[in-house]
Amino acid sequence: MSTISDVAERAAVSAMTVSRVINNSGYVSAPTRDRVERAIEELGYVPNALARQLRSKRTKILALIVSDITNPFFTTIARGVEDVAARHGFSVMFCNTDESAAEEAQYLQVLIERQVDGVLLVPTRRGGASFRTLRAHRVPVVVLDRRVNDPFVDSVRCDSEAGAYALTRHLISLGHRRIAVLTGRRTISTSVDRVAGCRRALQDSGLVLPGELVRFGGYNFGSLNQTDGYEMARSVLASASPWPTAIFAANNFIAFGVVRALHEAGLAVPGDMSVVAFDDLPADWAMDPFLTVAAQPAYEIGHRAAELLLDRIAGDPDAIGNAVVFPFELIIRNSSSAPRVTEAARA
Amino acid sequence: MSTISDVAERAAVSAMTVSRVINNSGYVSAPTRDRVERAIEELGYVPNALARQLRSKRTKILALIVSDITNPFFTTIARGVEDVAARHGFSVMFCNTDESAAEEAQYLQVLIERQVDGVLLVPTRRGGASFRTLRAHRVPVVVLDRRVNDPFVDSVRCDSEAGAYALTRHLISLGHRRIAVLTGRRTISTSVDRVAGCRRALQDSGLVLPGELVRFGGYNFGSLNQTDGYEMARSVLASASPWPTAIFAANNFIAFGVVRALHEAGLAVPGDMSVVAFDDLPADWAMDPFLTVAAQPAYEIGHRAAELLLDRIAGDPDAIGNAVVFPFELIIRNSSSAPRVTEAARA
DNA sequence: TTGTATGCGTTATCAC
DNA sequence: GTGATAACGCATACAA
Repeated sequence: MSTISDVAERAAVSAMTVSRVINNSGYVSAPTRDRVERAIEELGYVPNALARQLRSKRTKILALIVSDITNPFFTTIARGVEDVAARHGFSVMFCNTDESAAEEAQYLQVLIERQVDGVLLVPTRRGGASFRTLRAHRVPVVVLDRRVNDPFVDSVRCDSEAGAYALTRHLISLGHRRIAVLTGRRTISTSVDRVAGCRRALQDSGLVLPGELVRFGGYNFGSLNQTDGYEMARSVLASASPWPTAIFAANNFIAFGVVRALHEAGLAVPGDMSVVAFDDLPADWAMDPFLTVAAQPAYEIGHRAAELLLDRIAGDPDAIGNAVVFPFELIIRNSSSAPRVTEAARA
Repeated sequence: MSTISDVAERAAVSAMTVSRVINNSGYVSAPTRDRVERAIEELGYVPNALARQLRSKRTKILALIVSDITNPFFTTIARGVEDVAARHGFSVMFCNTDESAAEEAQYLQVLIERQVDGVLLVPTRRGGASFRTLRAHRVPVVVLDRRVNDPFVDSVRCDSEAGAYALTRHLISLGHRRIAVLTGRRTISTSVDRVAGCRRALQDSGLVLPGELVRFGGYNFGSLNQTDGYEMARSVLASASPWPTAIFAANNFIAFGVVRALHEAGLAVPGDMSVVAFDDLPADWAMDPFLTVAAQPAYEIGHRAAELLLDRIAGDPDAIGNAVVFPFELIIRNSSSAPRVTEAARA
């Protein structure tokens, strides 16, 4: 309501001096500073960030664009981002695309208009328009969670392929030979990489991943309608012959659905069917049995990505991209065990 | 990068005319409009929202402040808010307090500096400082999820007391007489109201809620460390005598912990112990057994609150507060059944 | 140590 | 229909 001029008038100084007090910049004598601070207090003056931003050409706003704001994986990332941002005086705008490229483009447009200083993006596409747009407007970007084609873009993610490989090795070491793999959309690198990891692990043991045991989720991977895992598991039970002895779920939501479908079918986990999954999040801990997982350091991913973005904002906009790949953590719990020896397996 | 003047120059018109084209305000001849649009296209011009906001004194930004951004209840609310906001050209800043009044105050300060047009708040306190601050700066606010003392504040929430009452009635009708109630912090209205609802239901049936069967969660209700439900359930099993035959969990996270603690203790749900809970969210659906709940319309709460806030922004800032109380939905599933008749119960 | 002039990019107002 | 001017609130550059 009151402006810097009001404060200046009341303290009998110039607006510039008030600005110096507020920003702790330049020299201000102690008595003057006192008078100004008193005036600020009395008027309840709050600086107008808009004017400041217009002048300084920096908004101290970061945007975080994810594909599903209701997924704890992404909100945990958000916490990591938030903590780093706050420490540097930045605010975060949190946006949700639902895996829609149109939504993503729409958000970018708004964010560029709003002059955000940088963008953290879980991209719906592997390359192209979004990055061109951002570069055209000189908005630094860090890609989260997924691989992209652009070598100039910074990125922070977890090693999906290696995580899937390790989980699958674990199953194989327990004696599993037929493993179903339920994953997300084909357009998303994590979906594809996790299948690739499973396949490589099987091949390294002289096994194969037959097409009938692989399912790519539909549009709803990571979206509100989290029934894909359930549907895919039912689909496998309905059509695969013989049944697999274990199921690999490519993320937490899929795992939820799988466990639910197995319960419904009267199959015990891990007695009748082992289950392993990516992600390890609070909600998972309510599951019975407690899942064997490849855990991703979500908080750290957000944390590191925000640091990278702030560095980029402060530093060279044209430097080569920095690709950070975090290790997963293999956590073996109660959802995986040796397969029951069936007629089919003996054959 | 390029400004309205650049566009004006290229189109050989004044900046004002460009402004008219952008905003569809005032009269512009078709040929002029064409030239301007071409220039905009050629330059890749994007209007600077900051300048616009400074001039118009409206940012078209809403803030949504919740106590735990990782809780799907709140992110589902966020979706409701987001959808309404986007439809009206507003952006949303999503903030997380972790139930800390200091964080809340800190955010409000920043948001006021950033001139947000309105605030949606899940308050950490029942009244006081936050509302005074917002009113002093004429920032409209709508309170979410919780009751507050201030009659001038708009609010949107679900009927916690009635929901708890209904769930407890359900348990009583099944034959339960001893019911443990595990809830959140005492300072939060939903925690208290849910206990009150349970107590009233018991009293209406001539029963009591003994102190030894009530647990108030610690600081971490709705925070990252979601072990409170687990700890509280273990505490009840360790000290209550005789055991309750049912447990009421005041939110989804508490329910997770309860089910886990019961599994660990080798107790079957609902065979040995019935469980009912507030909230019904995607992650819950992975639970076994599928929970009996009082479901809150989280999306609708966010949706309605955002509408209310936009109305308030457009309308009378001093009108009396509007308190919207949504009904819960009682969903009876598999986690509740008649209690096993024990020695204690027969006594 | 403090003040003045100027401009950030846009739009309201009034004039033509 | 279109344009000139001023102003939003602040900070940069320079002067005193």
